[in-house]
Amino acid sequence: MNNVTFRPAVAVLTYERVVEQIEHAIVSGVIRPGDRLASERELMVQFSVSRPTIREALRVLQAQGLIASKPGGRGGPEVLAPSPETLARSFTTMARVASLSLSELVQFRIVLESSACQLAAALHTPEQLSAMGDAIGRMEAEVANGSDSFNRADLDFHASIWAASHNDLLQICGQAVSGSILKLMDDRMDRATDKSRAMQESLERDRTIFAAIAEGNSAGAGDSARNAIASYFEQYLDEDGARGLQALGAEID
Amino acid sequence: MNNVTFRPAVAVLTYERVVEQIEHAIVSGVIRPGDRLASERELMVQFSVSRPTIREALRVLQAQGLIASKPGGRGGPEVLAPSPETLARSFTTMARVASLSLSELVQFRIVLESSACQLAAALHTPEQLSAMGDAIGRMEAEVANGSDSFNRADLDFHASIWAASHNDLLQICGQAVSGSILKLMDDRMDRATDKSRAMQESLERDRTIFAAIAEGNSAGAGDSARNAIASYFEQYLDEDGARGLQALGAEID
DNA sequence: CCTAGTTTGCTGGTCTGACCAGTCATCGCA
DNA sequence: TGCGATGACTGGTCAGACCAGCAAACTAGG
Repeated sequence: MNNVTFRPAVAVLTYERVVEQIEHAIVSGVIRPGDRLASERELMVQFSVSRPTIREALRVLQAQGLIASKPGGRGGPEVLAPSPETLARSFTTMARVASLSLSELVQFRIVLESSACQLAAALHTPEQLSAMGDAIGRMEAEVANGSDSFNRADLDFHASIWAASHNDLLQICGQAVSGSILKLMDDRMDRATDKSRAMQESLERDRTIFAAIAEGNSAGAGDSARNAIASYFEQYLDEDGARGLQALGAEID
Repeated sequence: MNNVTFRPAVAVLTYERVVEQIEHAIVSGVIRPGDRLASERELMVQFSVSRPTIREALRVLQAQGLIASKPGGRGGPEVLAPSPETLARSFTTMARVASLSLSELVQFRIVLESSACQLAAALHTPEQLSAMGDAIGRMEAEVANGSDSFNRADLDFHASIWAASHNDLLQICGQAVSGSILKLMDDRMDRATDKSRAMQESLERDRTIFAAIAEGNSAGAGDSARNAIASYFEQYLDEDGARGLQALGAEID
């Protein structure tokens, strides 16, 4: 047998060719975030295709989060900076349409977030540490005022941990999966939960994580994060998910 | 301050409305995978919009992996079963566009793969365990025959670990990041490396991981995986990356 | 001279109507 | 009964047109 491998003889759509070329120009760095592509009318000349074809290609790139189009005088298609948003969308869509269970998402989040805490404990800058402290302070101040502003401060705290991990990939994926979990939880959130008690518990857990990070205790920060997330989502897990969490080092009742 | 929150006054695009409606019909289960949507010409009547608008909407849904269109007599847009492919795609795109450093990718891979090993140790089925054993056996047999078939067996071994983790999300992201790392390594791989020694070392590390998984030792499997990946990529890391790996629990010289 | 309002030329968003190239069910012929 | 021609679909592509909005350039008034 020779080593020749035949490529699938898939029909080559015109708009796909356009997508490929622009996509390649973006990922290879020829055009960078913030740059503007030529206008649709100009692109249709450059690619020698009609405007609907150009537009379909731009729609695909837009759905991938690579570009955004603005009308007006200095408008046009613009290359976007990478953002976790489209990744989060994929997570959510995938989870909703069927295959991912909440357990899987929670496992994934535990893995990412505990690692981020480990990294943050070792690599944080003074500024990042004080940002975490600020967020904790705001949580303490808002714990009586209602869940909205408290949740914002909570999110800020975790965001500053991601930032202190000095790993963008971890940050992006972590935030994407967190957002996806939030959306799924919205569907089944038990409205009767005692909110003020939940806030107190969140605050307590975050304080523990913060303390470990502040003293540079990587292992401790990772453990605290694991247990915090595990106990937060405990009630939503199926049996296999719980066993998995224990394998990952989280303590479950 | 009252609690009124204003929604961003974003312009409502016609094709977006079409996407929303079809998307909602899919995720809510009104139409299921395998079902066919009406043809473009029929949809344009149902939505009271023109065909280009319908087509742009369908392109977006297609880019999200929700539908696929087929021409011909019994053709038309068809709802697809959920597949990890689009998630993997947006993941790879993100990794590329965000211009991530090799250190970040390696950190991320260590996090995912060690977790997969922990999960695999706890959750593997007998079949999955024997698949790992088979792969190890093939590696031993091929270690003298050259790096190509050896590498294939190596990949098979790791793939069976991902499968045994029982977490599709972990698997998808892990394989995506592994692929990204391979692409980056291709650019800077030192061709002079002693291949047969490298193969011996890989085999040795994989044996250690396999033994820990087989005896259900989650913590041990995770540690072995961390150290295996860390020592494999050690020479390519910058100083910060190495510090991060130590924070994650890997041993580095 | 400076400012405020208007003009003008661009952008993307949408529509109409048309043609092509496949595919598949069906009908009619051998 | 079997099979090939036919026609009614499908999506893919094109051409040309109009609209609404935005921003810079220009102009008239202070």
